[in-house]
Amino acid sequence: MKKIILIYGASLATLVFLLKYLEYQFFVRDLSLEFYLSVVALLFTGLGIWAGLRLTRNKVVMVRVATEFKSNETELERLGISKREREVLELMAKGFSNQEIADRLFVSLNTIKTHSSNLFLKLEVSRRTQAIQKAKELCLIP
Amino acid sequence: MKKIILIYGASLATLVFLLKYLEYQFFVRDLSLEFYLSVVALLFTGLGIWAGLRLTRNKVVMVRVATEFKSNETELERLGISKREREVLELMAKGFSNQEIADRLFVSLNTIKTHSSNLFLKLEVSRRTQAIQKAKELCLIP
DNA sequence: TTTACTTTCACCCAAAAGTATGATTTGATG
DNA sequence: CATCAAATCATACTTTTGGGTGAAAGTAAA
Repeated sequence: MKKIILIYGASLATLVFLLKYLEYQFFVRDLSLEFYLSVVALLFTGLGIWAGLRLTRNKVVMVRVATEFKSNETELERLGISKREREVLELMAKGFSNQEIADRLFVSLNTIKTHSSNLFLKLEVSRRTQAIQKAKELCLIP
Repeated sequence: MKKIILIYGASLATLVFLLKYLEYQFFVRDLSLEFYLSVVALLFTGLGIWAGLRLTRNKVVMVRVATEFKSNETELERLGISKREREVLELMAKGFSNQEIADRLFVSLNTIKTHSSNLFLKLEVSRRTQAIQKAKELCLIP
């Protein structure tokens, strides 16, 4: 920051000196005010852009990339997991109880139990926490 | 891009017009060349910075953050979660049952139940699946 | 020492989860 | 049409989990 300010000061000083020099040394009096202004405007626009980039160059923006989830169809098929079972799995992973899942899918609690039991068999696990883990590893769910 | 160029043109024209207007209307002839240049330099530096930022604003650099897990001590302390509770939480997240956790930590099943109950209270959840989720969100566990 | 916190454990009860088996319906496929 | 897989539900039973209460032992701080 200090460096940038110094550079700016130096630039301005040099420029003014240069113009004065030209003016007095070579009697270049026919250069209009507009010309001077244009030159200065251009130069300092360039400097401004440079400074702007300089100031923000190292700003690495931390973005939680949505990692646009690509469901692993292959694995789902290989394990023989049906659409409905996958739905149940997803709600399970969101922390819902079997009853809540049943309510959301408009089916009975027993149905969800059946689905989850089948899921555990196919995933070769015995608890829902393990099922969630394994499913995430295999990219079956986000 | 076109818009930016237009804005630049308009700015320069307006400025020149303004200066001319001042100069001729109020005979403010004692304003030095240096003053004009300074004003112009400042203005166009600002414009330059603005343009520079404008041009690079949407450039989001994609960085695969190594996510080398940094346990969130602050949050652990804020929630009042003890060392032992965190251990239980971690094993829970690995899919172990309370009994398995008890065996691993060489304590009784009841102890684990107490720990997990306290955990649920502190994490404001009611099921272990939710606890795992929340703990991962808060970076309490990997 | 008193206080507060952690860790440990017990008991009881209720709710949730998981297992096993069997049955019905439906849609797709050969 | 017969068959098969998927989806649904039930009943019964066991295990796991969660909630509430209480309490003992150890540690660290006030």
